[in-house]
Amino acid sequence: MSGKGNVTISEIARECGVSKSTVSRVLNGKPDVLPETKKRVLEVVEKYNFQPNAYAKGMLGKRSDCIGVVIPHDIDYIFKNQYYAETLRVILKTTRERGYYVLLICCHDMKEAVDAVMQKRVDGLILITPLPEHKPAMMTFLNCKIPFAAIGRCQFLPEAYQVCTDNYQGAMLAMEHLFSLGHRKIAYIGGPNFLPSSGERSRAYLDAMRANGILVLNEMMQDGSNSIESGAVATKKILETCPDVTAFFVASDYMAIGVENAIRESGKSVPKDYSVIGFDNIPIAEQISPSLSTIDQQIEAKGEICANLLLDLIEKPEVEQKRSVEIASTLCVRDSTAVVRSDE
Amino acid sequence: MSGKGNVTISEIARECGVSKSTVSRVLNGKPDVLPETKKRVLEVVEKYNFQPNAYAKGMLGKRSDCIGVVIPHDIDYIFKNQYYAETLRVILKTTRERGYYVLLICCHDMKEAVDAVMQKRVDGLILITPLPEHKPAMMTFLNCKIPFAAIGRCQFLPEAYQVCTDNYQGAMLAMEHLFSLGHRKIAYIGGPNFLPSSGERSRAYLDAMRANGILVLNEMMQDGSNSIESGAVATKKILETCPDVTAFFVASDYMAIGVENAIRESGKSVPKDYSVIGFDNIPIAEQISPSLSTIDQQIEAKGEICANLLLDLIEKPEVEQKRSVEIASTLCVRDSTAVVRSDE
DNA sequence: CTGAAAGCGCTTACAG
DNA sequence: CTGAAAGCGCTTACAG
Repeated sequence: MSGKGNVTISEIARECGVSKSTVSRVLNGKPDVLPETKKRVLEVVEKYNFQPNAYAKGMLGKRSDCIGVVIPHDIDYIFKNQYYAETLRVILKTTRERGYYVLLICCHDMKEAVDAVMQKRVDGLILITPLPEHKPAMMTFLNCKIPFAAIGRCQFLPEAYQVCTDNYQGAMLAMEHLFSLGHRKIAYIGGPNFLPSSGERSRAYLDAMRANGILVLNEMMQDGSNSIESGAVATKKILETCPDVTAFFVASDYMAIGVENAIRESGKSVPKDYSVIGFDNIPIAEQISPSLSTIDQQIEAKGEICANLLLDLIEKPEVEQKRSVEIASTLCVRDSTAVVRSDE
Repeated sequence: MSGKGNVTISEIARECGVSKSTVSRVLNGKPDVLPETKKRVLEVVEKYNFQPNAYAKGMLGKRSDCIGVVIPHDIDYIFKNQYYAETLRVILKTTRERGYYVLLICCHDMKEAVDAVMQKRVDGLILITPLPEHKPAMMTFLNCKIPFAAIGRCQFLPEAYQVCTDNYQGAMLAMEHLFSLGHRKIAYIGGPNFLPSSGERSRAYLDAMRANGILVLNEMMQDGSNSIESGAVATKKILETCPDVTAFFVASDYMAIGVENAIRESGKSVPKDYSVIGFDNIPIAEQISPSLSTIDQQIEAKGEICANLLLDLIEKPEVEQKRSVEIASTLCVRDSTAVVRSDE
């Protein structure tokens, strides 16, 4: 027993006194092998803990049983935001269940993803929140006939398989919730401009305010970068310029944490003085204090659907799949929203 | 131009009118190629965006330029704790800079990691917080001569390369800080038993209390599971049974968030009524309110050192490396600790 | 400076 | 039911 982990099929074959072909058949569960032969081979395979070399398999155009998960954003941004951690978690879970390895690629310009594809390291790709600037890379995947699916809308490439949230509908839900509690002077803190979802959410905010006949002052709308701190900064500005605001609709839970912090630091309280509603429903939303009302964008469902979609694309290329799946968001009411304060 | 991404070295060679050998030489920067030949080859390579098939390379016993990052714990636990996200972030950053792909393996029993090794998918492995139960798998890696390095102490396997925090020293720092603020009745909330670090931290707590001649009641020590919620639950118990406590030393920042929440919900405030100090210094620690004093266990430094160590092990196997690197923790004072309240 | 040939570890027709 | 041979896409001695 060499113990070096470099046992090959030939050595197994020799030790069993059969040919490589036979060992291969046993390994791959092919029919037409004498039960005794099979048993003997399996014993030796077991003995050495033999695993066929993944490269040799890959050479034959077999699947690599490895997919790439690509997050084409700044790595510091990604790992500070629980949204990506959650998405990654469910993708990892789903792909594991179906027997795939995951190559994790966090690369702004997708170069490494393209390389991995050209090098045939992966059977397919999940792209998390791709942006219009990633279209050339995605065209390459199309040309290479590499299956890929995106989490997040890709209006710039309708041919791409995509699983996305209805951000407009979700944002409307948040606004309706606040209106139902009697709020009218509602401030909005938006996400970074480069994310298409930011635009969809702010559009819903404006439409809802307009539909209710409420004037939106410029000062009532601030942009953040999705960090906790940026949420706090935006809140301070709003509190200074529009103290008569009674509620905040915040485009991400992470920023909403900052909003709660800033309100508390200003000596006011949530939800007595100000209601706050976030967007995403990341796990920490229910664990902060007061727990955060938010829009559940079904991170788990999206990740699971997208992962299964990709693996179906890989395993059953002949089966037609839906190009675009849109998931409705739901309202999640916790302790950070309440009936409007009555001091006005 | 086939555009299918399956251009091979033979096709490049044909189009250039040279042999595969020559193309290979150019690709690998070997000497002795006529400059003109080289230029022509490079042009065609460029034209097709050719990348040598990673499997064919792997077949030759070349490095795969891929390492496995293994987190052998429950996947739900992992991704809810920012400690792992942070560690992953810096590993990804470091390995990328040095040109490696990362296979992310979250598997409780390390089975997938062992398989990946036997299949020769990876050049080496980083193990994040391995436990004694993982010793058999680690022995396999040793036998397979797969380089690996751990983040977290492996007392059960001194042969393993490991980069770890001095938990005892860090915990002592926390206790000294609290003592210096006049606290004596200090409660302790520990991490899960299965983590060796939990034991080291609680030992320091007990030693420090004893050294200061303070009696530790059973009720002053509670265990949590490192979740925010478990921190809150433990705090409630302590507040009920030992209201005269003035400070909390909490074995992880995540639990400390729960401690702050529970104190606030009990109508008391941090740090006026109770001081709280955590352990880890994950990014969110400075963003909660009040910002959390904590022990910085140098997550970034550990990750970077471990990743570079592994890559050195892979690239320069002849160079001797230190088996064990121990990183000192530092005290990080923020707003959650203050001079003891004077009501007693 | 360049090419032909062998070989890495598998699987898959093709014979028998 | 089983084996010998070819071939996947590279690199590397070995010739020239």
